[in-house]
Amino acid sequence: MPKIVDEQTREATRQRILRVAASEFARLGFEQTNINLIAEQAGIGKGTIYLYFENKRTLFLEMLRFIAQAHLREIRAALGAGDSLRQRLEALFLAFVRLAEQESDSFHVFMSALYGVNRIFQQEAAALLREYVAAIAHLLAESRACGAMNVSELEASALMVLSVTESYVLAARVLGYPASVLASQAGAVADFVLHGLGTSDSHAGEREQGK
Amino acid sequence: MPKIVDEQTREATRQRILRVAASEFARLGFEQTNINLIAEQAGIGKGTIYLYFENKRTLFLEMLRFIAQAHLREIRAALGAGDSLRQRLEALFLAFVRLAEQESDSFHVFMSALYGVNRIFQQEAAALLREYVAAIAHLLAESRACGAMNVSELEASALMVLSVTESYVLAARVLGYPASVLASQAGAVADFVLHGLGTSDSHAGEREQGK
Amino acid sequence: MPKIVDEQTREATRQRILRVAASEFARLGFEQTNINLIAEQAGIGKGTIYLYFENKRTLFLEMLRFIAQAHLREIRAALGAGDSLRQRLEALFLAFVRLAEQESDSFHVFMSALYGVNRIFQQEAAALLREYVAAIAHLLAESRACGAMNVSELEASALMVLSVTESYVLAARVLGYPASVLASQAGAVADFVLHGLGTSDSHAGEREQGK
Amino acid sequence: MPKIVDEQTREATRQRILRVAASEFARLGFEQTNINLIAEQAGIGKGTIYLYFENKRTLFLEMLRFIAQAHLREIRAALGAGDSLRQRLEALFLAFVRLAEQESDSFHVFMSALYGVNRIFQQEAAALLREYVAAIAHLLAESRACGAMNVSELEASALMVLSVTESYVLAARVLGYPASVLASQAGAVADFVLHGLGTSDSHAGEREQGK
DNA sequence: TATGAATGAGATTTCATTCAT
DNA sequence: AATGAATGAAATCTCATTCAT
Repeated sequence: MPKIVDEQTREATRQRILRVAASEFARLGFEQTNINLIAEQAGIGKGTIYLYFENKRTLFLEMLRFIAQAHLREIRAALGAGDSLRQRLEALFLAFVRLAEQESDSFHVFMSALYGVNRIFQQEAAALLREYVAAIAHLLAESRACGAMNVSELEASALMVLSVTESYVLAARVLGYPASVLASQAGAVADFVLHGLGTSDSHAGEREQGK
Repeated sequence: MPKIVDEQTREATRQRILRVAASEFARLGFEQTNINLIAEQAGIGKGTIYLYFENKRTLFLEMLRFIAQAHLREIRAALGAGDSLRQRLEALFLAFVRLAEQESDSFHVFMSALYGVNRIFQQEAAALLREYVAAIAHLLAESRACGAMNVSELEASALMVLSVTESYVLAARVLGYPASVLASQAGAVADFVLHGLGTSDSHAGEREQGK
Repeated sequence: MPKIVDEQTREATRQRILRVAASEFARLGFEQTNINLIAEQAGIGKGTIYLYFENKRTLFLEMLRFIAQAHLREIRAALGAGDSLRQRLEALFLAFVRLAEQESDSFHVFMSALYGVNRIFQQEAAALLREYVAAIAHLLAESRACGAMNVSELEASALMVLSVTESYVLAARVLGYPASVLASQAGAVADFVLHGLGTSDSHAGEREQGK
Repeated sequence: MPKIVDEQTREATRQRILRVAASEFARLGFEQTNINLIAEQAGIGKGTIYLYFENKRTLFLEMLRFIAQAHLREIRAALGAGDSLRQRLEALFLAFVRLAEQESDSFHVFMSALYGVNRIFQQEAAALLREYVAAIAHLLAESRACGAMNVSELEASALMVLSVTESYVLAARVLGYPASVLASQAGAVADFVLHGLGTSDSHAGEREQGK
């Protein structure tokens, strides 16, 4: 079936474009990024890119979704990793540290979209943020300590957790903290969150660390 | 005899340009913002803007400092406002809510600079961030509960506090939380922080609120 | 399949741009010449010109080389034309008269580059001047009368010959001499040079003219 | 009489502007020269320059006349210096060498005007050229050897002399000849001219040099 | 007379997008 | 489907000149 081969080639080209685009958009920002250069680096013709993406804006948007899916996969893996809430919070924090370190391009793009000026981009980024929050809220809901919360309290708590993990990591990096130092703070951040949430689990967590 | 130009007139023009620039840069981003339009809206000629600012980049940078000073003043006022640590944390949170609501332009510009791609802008924004952190660290240091912390623990704690206040507010706004809802969460956030920091002050704080 | 563009079409466009550029640069000088107008007159889009030439400066430089080659071809043809030294000097002079008359654009451009302020242009023009001098020096060296000269004397002589031909023609034209009058002076100039060089050929030359 | 003092001050300012202008126009060309910078260097206000010269073009023109007068004074002095025709031709050549060396700014400006694209400037420069030619023609007419020439022959001869002196010097300098080498060629050039003109004076000239 | 702040026309160059092949 | 030559809109910044003081 030649159709499938073609389809595979097509998808491979699409992914190649998206990966190059992510790197370029992260490096230069939306405006300064040159579509023609993306085509060149992806090994295709200038015009070909328009057979895959309607225009520059659409390319950016789809690239945003592309990296968002990858991030979300990591976050979910981290949240499902350990046994205790504390372990999962640590894993979440460390996932952000790793992403900020190794996928800083993607992070740049994401933050630029989230707090940048283009409303379309912002909405897309906000959708991803919502999924983050939902995943964390789900985690908290499972934990017996938060059982009494109503939905909006739960969401607010999840957002606080996200702030003290993701935003903390990003801000720390902008301020020049090396990844190694950040990684060593995972326990402290987890404790901060657990105490902040007022869960009994927190003390167990501290005991686990031998404090 | 040279034309004696009022120093006040000059400063007034400068401020007018900065204010228009802040609004335009926030609305359109650095690249899309048109210098000519800024001049027009400021009621001056196209070339006149270059008598006040060397070029577009410099204008952006000075505008960034301009709004940074204004923000910092508010933050410092909030941090010096109440009696207890809890009151001050609430005031800090509410200050961010107010800024995000009423000066959302400035916030946009600041976040774009902080997480955008222009290193010069990023450094400038990071410098402001550092001042935020320093101000909060100073507050924590004053509080007896944190007396035992060393400097780097203090800074990390301050950064956590900033994350759960500023970033929380920004993320919440992107997710569509109205300012009124945010404002009502001031107490909860303050508690989260106090518990997280593990201060005895926290219980006093809760009592003050009659819980 | 890529668009197969005729190499001939490309070269034709290139030449069309160069010809229009020569005329415009000659008419208005480097600074006052408008790239947009060149594109328009060449029947292409504004941006297209940059597919052929990197920038305005490069266009000027290549245009300079373009006309330089054409001039040099004519000069060499003139110097290889007649039998006697005298005939060749006359042919040289007449070639300059013709060039100054029919290709005054090119001459303007060349002189502006030679005595203008742009060092890059000056160097390029000087390189052409050097080729002129070399061609004349070669002619003199072949003539038995100059056999005794050393290299630097030969070059100095060649430069004198060039001065009394090219510069004479240019100065005369600036002073308003019509081409016809100039043409009638070819013999006198040739004699001036021959006598000046002190060649025995000179008298033969005069005899040929029946003096 | 305060009027005279004012008049002197005014003239001094005028000359200062002209001198600065000559240097700037020579260095940068007409278009690239910045009037405001000239004012600054002349120690006056931007607007003041317009009290002395109508506009940039007029300033250039008057500057051209200013340096032309200076050159012409030197040329005339050279032509009236020695006893024999040969000595005067040598003096003329050496005057050009000195001017090209020490007043290369002025020469640049003059040549740019003469062969540049601005007709107004060209006419002014041509007028000076005409005065050069007239001065040389006068010299030749005085010499008994040229007594038989008619006016147009005389002018053509003068133009040839000018070409082999002035243009020779300029071309030589563009080609990189140092002034010292040029100066040493004065005798050879004078001989070239004398032989070229076919004057009996030439042999006397050579004898004078002890050849 | 002298000043210099203010003005705005003007031109090069970039790059997303089109479309003939 | 793929290509890349061609297009032209758009924007920063300079600087000659004006004019209020």
